[in-house]
Amino acid sequence: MTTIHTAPRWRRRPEDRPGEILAAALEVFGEQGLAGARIDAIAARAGLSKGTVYHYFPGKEVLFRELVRRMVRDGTVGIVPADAEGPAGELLRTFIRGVWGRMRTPGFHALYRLILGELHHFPDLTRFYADEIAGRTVSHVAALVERGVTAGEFRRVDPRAAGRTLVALLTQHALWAGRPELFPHAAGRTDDEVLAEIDEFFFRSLGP
Amino acid sequence: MTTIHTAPRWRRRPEDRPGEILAAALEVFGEQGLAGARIDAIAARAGLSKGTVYHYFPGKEVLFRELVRRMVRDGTVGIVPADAEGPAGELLRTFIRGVWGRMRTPGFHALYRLILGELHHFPDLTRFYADEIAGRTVSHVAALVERGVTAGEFRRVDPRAAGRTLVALLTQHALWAGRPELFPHAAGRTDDEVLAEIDEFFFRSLGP
DNA sequence: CAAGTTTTCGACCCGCCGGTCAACAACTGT
DNA sequence: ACAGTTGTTGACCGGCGGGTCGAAAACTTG
Repeated sequence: MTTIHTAPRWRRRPEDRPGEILAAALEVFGEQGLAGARIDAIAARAGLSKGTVYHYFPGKEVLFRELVRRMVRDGTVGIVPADAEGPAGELLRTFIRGVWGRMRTPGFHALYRLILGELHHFPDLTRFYADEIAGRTVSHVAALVERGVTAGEFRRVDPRAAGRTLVALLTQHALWAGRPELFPHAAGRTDDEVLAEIDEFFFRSLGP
Repeated sequence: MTTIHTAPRWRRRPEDRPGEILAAALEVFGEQGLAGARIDAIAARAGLSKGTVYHYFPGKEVLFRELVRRMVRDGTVGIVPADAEGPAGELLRTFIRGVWGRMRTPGFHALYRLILGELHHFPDLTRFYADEIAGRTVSHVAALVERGVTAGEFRRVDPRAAGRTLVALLTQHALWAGRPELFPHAAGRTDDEVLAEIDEFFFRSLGP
C-alpha cells in the first residue's frame, strides 16, 4: 500500500500573510475606495478567504489605517537624505530622479487617490501625512534651492515657491502618466522625456 | 369665523429640485465617494426626503453620471475662448486667471476627487472628460504658446510641454489651496500670491 | 504517530442602505 | 368649493457585505 503525500490544499504562511493582504488591500482600496472595497475582494486578490483577513486585521478601518501608515512611512525612506556635498543643481537632480522613480510605481496612484479622497476620515493620519510627507518634501527642495541661491548657482527666488513648483510638476505629471486614458496629454511620452521636460522648465526658471 | 392660512409645511418647487439635489450630491459624493455616499444624506442636505430624490433621478449611478456630466460641461464654458487678438502673453494671463478662478471654487475639489477616484467606473465619462477637458485645455495653452513662439515673444519651446507645465502648476496649487490641513506648504499664501508665483515661474522659463 | 496548537476556511448572522410605493399634502383648473 | 393632478413624504422591503465562529486542515512537539 503506497502512502500518497498529496500537496496540501493550502499552506500556513503567517509571516507573509499581512504583507500579502496589505498589497491586495492597496489595489482594491485604490480602485474602489474605502467604502466601495469589499473584504471578500481583498481576500480573493490575496488568494485567501475572508476569515483569514480578519485573523490578521480586526476590521476594515484598521486595515486601511495600517496600509496608509505603512505606505506613507516607507514612501519617505531615502527620499529625504541628509545634506550631502556638491552643487545644489546636482543634488536637486538626484532628488528629482528619486521622487519620480517612486511616483511612477503603480502603488503611488492608489495611495494618492486614497490620500486625496479618504484621508479626511482619519484626522490623525491627515496630520501625519501633512507633517511627514507634504511638509518635508517641499521644505527639502526649498533648502536645496536656498543653497543654490546663496552659492550664486541660481537667481534670487523664493525657495519655498520653487519647492512648491517642483513638487507640483512632479506630482501632476506622475498622476497623468499613470492614467493615460483619462489624461491624454502625455500620451506617447516616455518617462525620461517627461522628466527632461520638467528638468528643463524648472532649471530654466532658476537661471540668472 | 376666521380662516387661518398657515404656511404650508413644504412647497412644491419642481423647477428647483434637480439643481438642489445635484448641488447636494456634489458635496456628499465629494466627501464620501460614490459608494460611501448615502442617498439619505444627499436628500437631507438638499432639505428633502429620500423619495423626492428618486422622483427626479432613477438611481444613484444616474445621479452621479448626471452630476459629473453637467459639471464637466459647465466647467469648459468660457474657459476655452475662440482665438482672440493680442500678444500671447496677455491671452495666456487671462486664461490663467480664468482657470484659477474656477479651480478655487469649492466644487472643484469634489469634482477632481471624483474624476480621479470614481470615473473609471464609467468608461464613457472617462472618454468624455479626456476629450472635452484634459485634452482641450492643454491644447489651448499649447496653441497660445506656439503663437508666442512664432511671434518671437517666447523662446523656442515645445508648446505642448509648456501647456502641460502650466496646467500642472495650476491644478496642483488649486488642489493644495483647498486642503490646507493636508498640504501645509501653501499656508498663509493668498490666492493672488500663489497666482503670482505661478505666473513668474511659468513666464520666466518662456523668456529668451 | 498521537495530542496539541494555530492557521485557514466558508457558512452564517444581522444591520444598513438602495430602491419601492401607497398615502398625503400642495397646487391647478373650473 | 370641489375634483383632479402631481410633488413630497416616510415607512417598508430585500439584498448585500462587514464581521463572527465553529470546524477542518496544516503544522509542531514529544
